[in-house]
Amino acid sequence: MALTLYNTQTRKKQPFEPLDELSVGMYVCGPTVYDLAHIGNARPIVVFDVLYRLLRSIYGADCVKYVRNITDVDDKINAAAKESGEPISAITARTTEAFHADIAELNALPPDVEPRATDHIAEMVEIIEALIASEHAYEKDGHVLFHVPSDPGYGKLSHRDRDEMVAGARVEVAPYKRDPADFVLWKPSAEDLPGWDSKWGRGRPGWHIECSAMSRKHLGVTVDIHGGGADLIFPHHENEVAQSECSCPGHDFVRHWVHNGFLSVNGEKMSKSLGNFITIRQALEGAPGEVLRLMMLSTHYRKPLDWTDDGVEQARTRLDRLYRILAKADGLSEARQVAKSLDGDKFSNAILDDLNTPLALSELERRADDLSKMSAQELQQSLPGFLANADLLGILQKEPEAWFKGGEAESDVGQIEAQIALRLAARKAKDFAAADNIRDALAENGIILEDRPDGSTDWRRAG
RNA sequence: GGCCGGGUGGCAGAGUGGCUCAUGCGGAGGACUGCAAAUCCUUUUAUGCCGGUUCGAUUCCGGCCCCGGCCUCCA
Repeated sequence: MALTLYNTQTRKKQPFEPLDELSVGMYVCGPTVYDLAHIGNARPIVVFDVLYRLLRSIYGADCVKYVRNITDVDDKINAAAKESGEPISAITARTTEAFHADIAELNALPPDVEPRATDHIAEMVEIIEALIASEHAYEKDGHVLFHVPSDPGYGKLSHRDRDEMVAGARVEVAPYKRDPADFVLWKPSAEDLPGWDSKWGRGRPGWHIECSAMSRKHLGVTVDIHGGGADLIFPHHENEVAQSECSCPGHDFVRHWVHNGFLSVNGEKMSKSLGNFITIRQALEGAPGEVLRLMMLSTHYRKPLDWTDDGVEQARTRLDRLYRILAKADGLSEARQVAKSLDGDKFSNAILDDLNTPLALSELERRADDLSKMSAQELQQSLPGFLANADLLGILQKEPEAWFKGGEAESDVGQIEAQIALRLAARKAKDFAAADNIRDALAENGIILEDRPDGSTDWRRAG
């Protein structure tokens, strides 16, 4: 079975066929680094990480190039700097670092290239100049604008026509626009704001041009996959298409548009004003990154995902169960070394069918049941494939021991074991009240005891 | 208003023109345990509404209702 992906532009599931199987390109819109990333930002990170892992599995790790940008010039960054007084460079550096740390916890592989907008001003200017030369763009009052009516294909991604957009526009039309739908490629910058000298005066890029420039620079004029959140379809991606294709006629900008659905929190849109804004960092305080990741993957990527505490707890319980089964398996680390490719099983078919991670996950869980009933020999056979599938989803990446006991300091472990020994002695003496006291005290500190049939006692951290 | 997505059991969430409609979480009962925890066994419940097509629709078509998103801040 071959990979099929839903293409936003055609509104259909389509076989994914890269232009060149030896060089598969994927561009995903990365964060604007003005504040900590939130769990809504985390969804595309996780979704496209799965797609990246899948593409690497199909075409080979060396034949896939994943580019995810960092937007480090933006009005929101300027506003944040003005408000806090912190220099822009400090904000972007600090936020970028935090972003990397946060998504690493989600088991997201780093992209092959992570370009920064400010390193690509020359490439942006080049595209803008080409657009002016071909009369798709014009300069007015220090602004350079893309003239939407000059692009007959405009709207083909988001399936809107210009008149509808203009009619629905909530924003006052700026006087320098020839057409209400025109959008900014370059705008003047005051002395106290980031700016670059250009033939149109000192200025900075508009919102959309960076992705056109960085995509072309690192992946060529046509990219196989361009992804991001569904809210980016319009205007961001529509405008990218216009800029890119009008500045390089005869070439499609993107072969396959992939967009993930929106994330809500307790049924409501996440927003600062509603007070339900959850950063990845906050979410990580309540649950390991792998739990958050599983939560993300337990709903199909194109569907809305509602973030709830209950959902997080369910994801945790599911993961606990899988790790428990792994904990009982011998030869885990050896099995992890065995390379496995997609082999036409139910799991592979599910993930190849437009990234049906919920279905793939259910198959993984069903097979985990099988594993728990296998002989050592059968396990040796089946474990590598199971783990390879888990790798594709980016889960079960820890050792079971670390999963259940990680995060405890050495001295605490000694303490716990001492308490367990005391309790064992009490139980032997049939002093169950004392034994239960010890267990309760540990439980209050988040340590759960499990008595084994052989008389020993194991422990784990509670969620 | 325009465009897009969604409405499945107590919850999360897939698939499917008909066979007992996955998987997980939870609930119930049982086994195990001093009691728990974990595990194992058993078990409970669903396709928003109204029509149409069909021998038969949750699945296809039409209409309606409801929810969410986008319409140049937004993953």
